[in-house]
Amino acid sequence: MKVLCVAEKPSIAKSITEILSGGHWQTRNSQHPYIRNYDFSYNLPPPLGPPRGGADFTVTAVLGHLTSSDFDDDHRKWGSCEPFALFDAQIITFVDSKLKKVERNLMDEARRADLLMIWTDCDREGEHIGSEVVMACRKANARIAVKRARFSAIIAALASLKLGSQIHQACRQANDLDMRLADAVETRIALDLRIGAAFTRLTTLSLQNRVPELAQQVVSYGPCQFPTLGFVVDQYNRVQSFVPETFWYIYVVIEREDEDKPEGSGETRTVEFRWRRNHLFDMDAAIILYEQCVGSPLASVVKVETKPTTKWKPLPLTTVELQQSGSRLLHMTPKRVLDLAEKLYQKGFLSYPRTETDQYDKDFDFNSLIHKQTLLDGGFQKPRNGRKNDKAHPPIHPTNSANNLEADERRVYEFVTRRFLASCSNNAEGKMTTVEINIADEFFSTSGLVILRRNYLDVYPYDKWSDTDLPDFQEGEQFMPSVCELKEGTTSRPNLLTEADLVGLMDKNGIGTDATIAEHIAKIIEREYVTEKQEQRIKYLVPSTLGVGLVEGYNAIGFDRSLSKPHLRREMEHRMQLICDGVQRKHDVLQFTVDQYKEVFLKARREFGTVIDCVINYLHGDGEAQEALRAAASTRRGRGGAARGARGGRGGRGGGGGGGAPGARRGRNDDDDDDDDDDDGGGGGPSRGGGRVRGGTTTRGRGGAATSRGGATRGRGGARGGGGDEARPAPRSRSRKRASTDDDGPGGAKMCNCSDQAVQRTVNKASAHQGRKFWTCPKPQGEQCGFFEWAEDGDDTGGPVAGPSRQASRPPPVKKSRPTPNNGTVVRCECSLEAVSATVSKEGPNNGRVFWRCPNNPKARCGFFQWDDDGGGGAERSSRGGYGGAGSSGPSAGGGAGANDECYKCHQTGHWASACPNEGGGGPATSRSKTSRTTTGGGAGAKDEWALGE
DNA sequence: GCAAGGTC
Repeated sequence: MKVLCVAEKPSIAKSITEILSGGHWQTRNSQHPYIRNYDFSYNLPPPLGPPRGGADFTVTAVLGHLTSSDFDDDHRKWGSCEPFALFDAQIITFVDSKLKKVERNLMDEARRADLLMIWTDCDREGEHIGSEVVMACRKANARIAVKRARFSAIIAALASLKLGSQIHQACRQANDLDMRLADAVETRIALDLRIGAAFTRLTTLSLQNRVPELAQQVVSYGPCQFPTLGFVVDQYNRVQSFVPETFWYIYVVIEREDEDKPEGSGETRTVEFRWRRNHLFDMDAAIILYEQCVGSPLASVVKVETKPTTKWKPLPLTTVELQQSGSRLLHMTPKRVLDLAEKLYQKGFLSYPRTETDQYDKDFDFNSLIHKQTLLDGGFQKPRNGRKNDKAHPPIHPTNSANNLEADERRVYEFVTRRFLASCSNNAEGKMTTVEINIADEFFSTSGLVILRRNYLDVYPYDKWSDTDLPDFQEGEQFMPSVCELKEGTTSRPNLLTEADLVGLMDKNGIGTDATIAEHIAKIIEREYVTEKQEQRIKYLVPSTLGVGLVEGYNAIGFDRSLSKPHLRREMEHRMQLICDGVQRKHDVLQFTVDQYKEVFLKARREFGTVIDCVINYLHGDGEAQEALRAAASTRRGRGGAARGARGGRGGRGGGGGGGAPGARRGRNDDDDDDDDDDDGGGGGPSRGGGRVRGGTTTRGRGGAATSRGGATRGRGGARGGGGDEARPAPRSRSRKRASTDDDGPGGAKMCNCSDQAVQRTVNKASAHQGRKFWTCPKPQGEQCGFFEWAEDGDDTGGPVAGPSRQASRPPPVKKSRPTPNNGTVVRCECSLEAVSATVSKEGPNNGRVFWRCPNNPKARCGFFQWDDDGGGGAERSSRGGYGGAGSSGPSAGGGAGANDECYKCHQTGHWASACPNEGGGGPATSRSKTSRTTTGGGAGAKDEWALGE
């Protein structure tokens, strides 16, 4: 009996051979340079094998998908048909010329075989590849029997012997291909082709006709690339529309004699305390509380608590995490990280780098791998289990020790290896001491950390965890603070997305797969929808004027579900799952989804003028419509060339959008970055004594706390003068790390909190502070220490700046509300600010979970915290309108089925084509009808039916 | 000249 085994890729074919053959096999070359055929004999017992079990095995492989799809000759050329015809055009499936030799090899081998055993990866695409293999083999041998081996966690080369039993078992218990999975993939392939090609041709041809500078450009639409672009534009808009808010907080510092120094040496240590209220946006209230503190400044220690604390070791490594952490820690693009990992895999140093799995098989052979590394001596601890398992590959780990690697390869290898060893180590342990004090019934706290056992941190230097010393405090103890100041700060502008952020968003929203996410990002950059902007060592993604114009243009058409949001893709994904689960049939889903997109397409085509106008406006910078749409942009300023063009397009500020000249889209964004942070004055964080009420600081030293309360009053009244400055604590009362006006860098240079030389910038933004100069940390956004101080020697002559006049210009206070995620309300933190979402990057049980927090800089942040998955929804919430609601989007708001919407099949109104009663056969079971939609007024009712799996 | 998904 002859058995032909076919794997998805050559490396797996080799591993299977090594295990099944027990190490004795022979190799033949195929006609394809990458494919080899392995022969050996194997004992395959009945029922699959012959009565006596002996079978001749040949193991070979394909190279991923064997076939390609494209339209037939009548539709393949762009000019050959209306783009709309692509929804119904015939699709032909063929073996690409590059893979003909792979197919020929399969046919040659199948001709001589009795049984074909499919060993493709155990996922949906693998099942489809399996079906392609079956088709090819049956061309040569129509009567060949087919079985499907199901296996998990094979490791390339050096497969551990313990895993061998799984492979033997998979072989002997091979069952049948699951055609439902293959059908789902076939459906996805057809839909992606039809939708992508139709919209790309529509968009490209229309824009080429009307916009001279796009005459040569392909303006593609893809169900993954557009939502990817949407994330970048969304964040850009959030950054642009951000309005900083001023807040006030009480800042308390005490000095203690340093216990580590000889007694009486006079050397002291400084401890800062954080206000339990964090900060207040109501200056009057802050002043009242502050005056109470200053009036009765004696501090009492109310609690001293020490608890053990753990810093969790990282989870096993998945592809998405490799790309995120790798790009963040190694400063490479996600694509480069993955490409290098792929290279290392091919050289045999790393395991297969495309995996969703973050848990190791229980039989995984750690020891032999750890022994190959010299970094760890003993102390093995089984890795934590994550929540994901693709049943095809183990987490990414080193498979062999590596030398002589090229520099970047080496860094990726080292990261993966350290991550592996860290995941096999113990968590780090420490003890955290929290001290709480009370001053005039206001509470303040500080904490210190003592690391007891570093454990995994020793092998994983990417995680930082350091001791923070705290002097001894006793409950009941009383003391006079050295500093008690009322300080001013402002909320900080969010950052643009980094590639790592974007990878995370795409993963969370199901856009692309672990292997393709990086390609989609590269695609929107290649298409010039997005440019990269380097700030120090961090690369941010900035949408181009073209990118913003496309997204805003399509949004302005007002689809039920926006093309630039992840909903449509998620719906499609859900329907693929229904096929896999046997709930729906391939044909029905295909027809239904095609009909759904046909409607979107017709609406887009009918109203494409909106997109064209919008793109032109952004490209040329004369967008009145955008100005109207984005009134909130009045406080915005440009960020780099591309962005500047966009700003111009929206009316921008007085200058008239000079950056928005034609071609600005291509403009580099590195030409005016010198002042990039100029209006981030607020973004820098709490002002270091720069508050206009700073006069209210206590004098230093014991007992002197209350001497200058008048300063606060002065500040409040708007007067600001020398008195306040005099009352400021003397320089030496601050720790060396703090900067102050009279601090103390080399040569009198101003130093920020990271002991770097501070840089001076100017507030650009139209605000009470426009034109003022300030000092800030020189680091890029996101890495700044929060140091901020007004430059005193500018044109600032004092006067009523931060007092009531400023108060009066503040927007009315926002009513505080608990977030109500499910109804689309913006999530607000305790400071009534729009909360921002973030992902837990710290290793621990919640790693990867998304949460909402106060947008302020760390020092000023309120304690607001909420898990994203507690309330359902997700990124949608952060975009105010939610994703895709027609009502929130633009001019044609008021329900997707507007009066001029008719069924394109029968041209009657009152239903969608997908439920056309004149055509026979409705949609699949879950389909909505246009009738229900229009009669319910559109929007909500229909949308609910589509709120899938959320 | 279009998509997204495999893999080399």
